[in-house]
Amino acid sequence: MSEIPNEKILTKMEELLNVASDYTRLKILYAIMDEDKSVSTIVEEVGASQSLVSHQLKVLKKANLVATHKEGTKVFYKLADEHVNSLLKVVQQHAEE
Amino acid sequence: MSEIPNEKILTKMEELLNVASDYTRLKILYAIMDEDKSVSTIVEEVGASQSLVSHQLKVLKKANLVATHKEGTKVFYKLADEHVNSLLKVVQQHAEE
DNA sequence: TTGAAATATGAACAAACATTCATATAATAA
DNA sequence: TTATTATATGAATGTTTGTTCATATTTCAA
Repeated sequence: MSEIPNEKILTKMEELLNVASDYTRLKILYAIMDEDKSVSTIVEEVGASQSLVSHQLKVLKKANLVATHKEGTKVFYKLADEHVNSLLKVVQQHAEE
Repeated sequence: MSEIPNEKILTKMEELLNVASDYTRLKILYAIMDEDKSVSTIVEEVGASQSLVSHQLKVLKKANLVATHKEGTKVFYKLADEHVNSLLKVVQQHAEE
């Protein structure tokens, strides 16, 4: 019997799904899935403007989907944990059928 | 090496995530997770207005997350397939930590 | 210190969306 | 038929949000 989760959990789920449910952000997440990358590299691979990528990285960071570290003037982003991976895999599987 | 999926797949992923990323719709999905239920029952359990539930059911239906059948004046909704279940489980797990 | 490269930020705007209210449609019973 | 129950729909609205443009901040080299 799976009951409806409480409000706190549901809100957290809503937030996670919301953050993941954007074309640009999905591309970003895939770009840094295997290795962390600098913003400029992400911009290249995703093919969006520097400003947009930066804005969306901020959204992803605030929601704790990504983590960062600095090297000189560059900032590297990586996936925060394995849950993000699992989520993307499940969704991709669904989309591929 | 997980590459960025092609545009078609990404768009499908975006759609699925978008549809799932709403508080009311999440509640509805959980309400019908174990057994199909009529709209009126869903309205009760979810605690939203009849109109809102109906509107959101339409969104879920259009995105093929739910399926329906009629019995007299009642319309019963159920989850369309197992992917929806898996998605909710992965997201819930993430939210519970 | 000047300049360049990398990243972040704020304002502005159009588009998308969740919700409400009122009403329509469908099915059944009396 | 009329009345009632169940569900769907359309318009209206306030809010959120993705994107762009211009500009600010940071870091380091020359």
